[in-house]
Amino acid sequence: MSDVNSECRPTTDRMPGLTATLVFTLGTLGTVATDRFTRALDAFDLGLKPKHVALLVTLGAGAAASQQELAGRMGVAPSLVVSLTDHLEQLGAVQRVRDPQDRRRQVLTLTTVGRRLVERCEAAGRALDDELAAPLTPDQRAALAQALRLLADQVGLP
Amino acid sequence: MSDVNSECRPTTDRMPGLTATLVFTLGTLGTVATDRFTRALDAFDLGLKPKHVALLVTLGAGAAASQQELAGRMGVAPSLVVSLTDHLEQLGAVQRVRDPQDRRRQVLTLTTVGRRLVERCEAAGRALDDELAAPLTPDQRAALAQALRLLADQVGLP
DNA sequence: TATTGTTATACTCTATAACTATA
DNA sequence: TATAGTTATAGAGTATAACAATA
Repeated sequence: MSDVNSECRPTTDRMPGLTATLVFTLGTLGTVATDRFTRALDAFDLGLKPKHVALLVTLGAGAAASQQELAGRMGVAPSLVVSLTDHLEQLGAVQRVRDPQDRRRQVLTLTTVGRRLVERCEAAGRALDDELAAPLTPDQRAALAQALRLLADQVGLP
Repeated sequence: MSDVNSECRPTTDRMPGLTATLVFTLGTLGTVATDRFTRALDAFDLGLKPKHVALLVTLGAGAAASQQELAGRMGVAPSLVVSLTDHLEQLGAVQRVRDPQDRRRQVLTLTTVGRRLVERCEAAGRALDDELAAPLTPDQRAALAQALRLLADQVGLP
């Protein structure tokens, strides 16, 4: 059993400490990931932010949903769903349809334009993945993806 | 009436798409992780945010550094390092010492109090890890930790 | 003149609270 | 009266730009 990388340390003895922690490393890598994803979205020049994409993905993950339900699933305020939806509706990516059973509800649906948009984001994401996962072996990358998915499922993420 | 938008199919067919992507999953899990870490820090009641801890960790990772160097390593504005350092200095966790060679530079050093503080954060982090990694086997957890460390190293994170 | 740290200001993101229309 | 969505307002977090001290 070869020890995991315990060489190549700086001369100053540093304890692994927080950097060996999942929460800390996930947090820091997470901001790097969303920063890069944000820049990729900027290149689309559609005024999209990661939260817009998160809404599309959340919408695509389940059945069509009201804005309140979306807010609940995404863990954001209902007022934020309003502005995100405003923008996405302007782009033609989602549609607001009044629920005839309860005319207070706006049921959101993903349009063909929206699905194509998600596919563009997906392609951009795969390109970013290849940069990011460059130092990983295929096996390591697969194990990482599997573990992340398990964590995401556990915390109720799409 | 026949608004032919293309929801001939129910949108219940799953979209592995972006959710199978590292950037997207890292991003969403990253916000969950920092949210939880933020709440753990709140319990300390010291007014600490994850960025304060990131500064301590960055400082502990290398030799003592000037505020500009810290800003560079952390990828934040120098003015942010000022306010973070102000707070950490008030807590006695770091010390500002003028560099005699270049009296413009404020060299920051981690104090014993600061090191103890990092240890408390580390303990909190390990507790959060156990919750988060609950659905993972020990092997999966180790593989995840190793892969995340490789990614963190690649992007220059502590 | 250029650079370090600081201060002042502005911007982005998001939440809370007030409002409207339906129920 | 209570709830879905909207609008208005406020707060947190961070960056940019102006400023002071030192090089």
